[in-house]
Amino acid sequence: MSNIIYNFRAVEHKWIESFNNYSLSNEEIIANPSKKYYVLEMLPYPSGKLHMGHIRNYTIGDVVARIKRMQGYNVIHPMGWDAFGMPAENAAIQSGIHPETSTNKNIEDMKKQLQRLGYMYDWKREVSTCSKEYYFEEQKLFLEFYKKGLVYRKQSYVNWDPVDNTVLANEQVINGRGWRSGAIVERKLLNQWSMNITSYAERLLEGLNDLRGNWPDNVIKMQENWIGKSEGALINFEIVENNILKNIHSIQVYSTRPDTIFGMSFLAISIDHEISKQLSNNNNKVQKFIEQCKKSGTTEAVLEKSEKLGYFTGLYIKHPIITEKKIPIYIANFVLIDYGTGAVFGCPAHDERDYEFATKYNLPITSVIQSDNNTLPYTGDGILVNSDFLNGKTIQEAKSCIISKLEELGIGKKQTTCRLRDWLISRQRYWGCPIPIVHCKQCGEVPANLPVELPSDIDFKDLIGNPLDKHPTWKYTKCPKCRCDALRDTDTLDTFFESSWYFLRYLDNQCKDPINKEVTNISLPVDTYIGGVEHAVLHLLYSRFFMLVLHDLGYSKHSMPFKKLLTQGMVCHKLYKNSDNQYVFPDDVEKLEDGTLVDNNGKTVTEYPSEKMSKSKKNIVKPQEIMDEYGVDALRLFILSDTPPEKDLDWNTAALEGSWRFLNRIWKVFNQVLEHIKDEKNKHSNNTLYKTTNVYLQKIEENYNSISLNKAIALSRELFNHIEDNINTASKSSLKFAFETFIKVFYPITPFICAEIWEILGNKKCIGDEKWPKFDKDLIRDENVTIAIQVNGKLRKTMELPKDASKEVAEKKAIELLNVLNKDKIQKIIVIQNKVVNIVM
RNA sequence: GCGGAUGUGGUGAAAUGGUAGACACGCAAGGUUUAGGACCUUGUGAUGAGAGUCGUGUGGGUUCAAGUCCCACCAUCCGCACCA
Repeated sequence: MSNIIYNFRAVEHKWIESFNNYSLSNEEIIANPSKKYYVLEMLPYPSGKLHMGHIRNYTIGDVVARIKRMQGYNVIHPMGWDAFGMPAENAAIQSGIHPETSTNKNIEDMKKQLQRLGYMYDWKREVSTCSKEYYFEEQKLFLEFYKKGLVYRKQSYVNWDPVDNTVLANEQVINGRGWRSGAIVERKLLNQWSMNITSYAERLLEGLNDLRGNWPDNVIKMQENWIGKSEGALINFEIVENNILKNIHSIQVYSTRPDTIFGMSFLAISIDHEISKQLSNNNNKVQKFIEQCKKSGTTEAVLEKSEKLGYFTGLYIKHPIITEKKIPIYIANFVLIDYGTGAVFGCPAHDERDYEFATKYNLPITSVIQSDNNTLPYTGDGILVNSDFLNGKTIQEAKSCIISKLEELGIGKKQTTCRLRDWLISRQRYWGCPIPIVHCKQCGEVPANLPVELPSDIDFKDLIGNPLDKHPTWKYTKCPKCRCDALRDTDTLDTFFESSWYFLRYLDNQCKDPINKEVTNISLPVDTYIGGVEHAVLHLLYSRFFMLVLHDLGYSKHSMPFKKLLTQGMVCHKLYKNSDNQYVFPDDVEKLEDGTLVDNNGKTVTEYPSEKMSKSKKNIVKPQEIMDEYGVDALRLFILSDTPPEKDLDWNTAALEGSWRFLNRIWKVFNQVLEHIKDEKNKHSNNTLYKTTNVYLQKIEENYNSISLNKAIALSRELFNHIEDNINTASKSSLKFAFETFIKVFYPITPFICAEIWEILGNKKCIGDEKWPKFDKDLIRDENVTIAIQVNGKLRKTMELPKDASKEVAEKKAIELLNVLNKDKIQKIIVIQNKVVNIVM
């Protein structure tokens, strides 16, 4: 019997096709609205190669999909491709291969890899965002947004690479330099398309409340911080008469601390502020100062180290309350033009940044909040001092008091501001959805006639700048309104635009409108969404925003896209470097007898702690090689076994082998079980295994429902151990029930081996079509329990009692068992039914 | 700086305030065979001959009882950051 070995290759080969043929029609969804269950995993960028991170993500989703299916739901489980984007375009510039060609090839390759894993995807719903079927529909959405004023074009500052002559996305700026050219990135004011997400800030913030409990707290918090709502005051400061500024008589300032207005000692404006611009026009020194500030860059890394710089303009404002007091105006490098009003008032005693600035430029520092010790700056709570009518008030009181006063004077008001900025959606890139707008000299911006197709005849070799703009003919067109010569917009959409609504397109990828309302109304929200935490803000915020907009435009009755969110952890691996400080593949590391590590050239290797698997650091394990060697089920089992889905997972080849061995053990025990249940002579009547199975079934189901897959697996293995231990004593029926139950609950984790076993057991239906086993509540209830006996809270002994035994019985038995001699010493006995007896002495 | 998390054996990890370390990996001893990617049995937090004692980052607290609740601190990781 022991020579029966589980042949994973044959079994995978046998079942793969049926696994890949899963499909659910929209008719079925519509016929049974209450039964729908939408499981979604974040769609991959088609790099061509599946990595362990993908596999972890999709395996978790697959387990959920399979369980829900067995639990009787109509499971919507689609997959697609986030196929536009820069990598394919950059590759094209290097290789000359057209992005469309390489992308479609990569999709084909990756799809094969996904299918090998047997994921239960409904491939009929597949969507590729670079296909015409997708981006033509997206253009319709864009124009609807445009007509509603949600999309607009305006001047904004962007990251500009002066060597490559192109705009870079934030993620392409590394330490202030362009990732390809290495040039220092500049800030440049360009005409760019934006989407009005800030007008939805309040609703996006409110929407987070409905997600609490279902989304990870850190993601909710990150979105909250990103939106960054703050309450304060908008104040208008009158500028002291001068003959330098034209048509400007006041400066508007936003402050969250209007209560500190009596401690104000300077006012600082951004280098991009209108006043700065006017001043620089007729003053060389101002011009030079601004130049100097611009050079230092705008990335956080640079800003953090850079010194506060200020330039005194020679101008003053009047203090709004102490009217005789004049406050100097500085141009300062630390004031951002795109937050608040681009101008701040400085109260050095109660703000670290203002304090640093005031110290440097010898500005007065007046404390207006009383603190326990006298160290400044003091930013804590306190009582107002040196502040006229605010004296004695708390900060909160002072805030509302000063705001009323400012309102009374007609120079200020209460104001909430958000950190969130409008979403810049245009890119000077080729491989994206063309923005369907025509620019006409007569009519201005005009919606283009749809669809606007990407031209395919682009020569990528040595291409610099925007390919659509450089194209010889593409942009020349006629104005749809007046038929005059006009130019197409040559920008394409940010790829986050595509990923903000792909999960709706899955619901009807053939629809002649962007969205099939009927199916969408039934199918949303996505019940379980699984993906990496790196999208906590961007994609997950944009999608929530899109859903609100689409709801407002009547596309869907839902305004929330994803009900439950699971952010799975990264897949990590130890790092190896040799004596030449080069990274070494883990596979090439060998351990010598004396314990030293060497690479395949014999060089000494040092081991470093685990980090996220990354090609450049070579700490990767290739899924394909693992599947070839151990099979899909072993890989799935390992990846789900030991670590909760939301935590980082450390790759461990030994543990993977353990998973592989466990599958062989299942196979071996299966063959033994088969003998026993076939055996007519099996006369055992021991049914405890039946009871045990019910107990485990309940616990396993609980853990599956909360996607605690590691625990569900641990419990399943316990059940399996019980089966193995009782194989020779259990009755035929209880053994059969126990083993079949185990196979059913383990099927979502390792579908191939379980499908095969299920079939050999004589079941006609494929295991995936079977019903999830039900546990017998009565059986679970009627049991003995082990009760702890403690003295002063410390464990002394345990005892078996019937479940729900009375206090008195438990007390008596505990005292008996402990053999307490001096019963007078007992002060108190605490009995917690079915759990513990604690004797206090 | 702000915000969020996390700290439990050699390792990954379990524990509705009620038997800490389930389930695995690794390791050790023994067994076994058609010598395999084996398999089986036993052991495996520390300490002690032993009954026992100690033990969940550190220090306090609440409680009959704390890994779990409260307070303070330390360490690590992640996110945001000149945000007015």
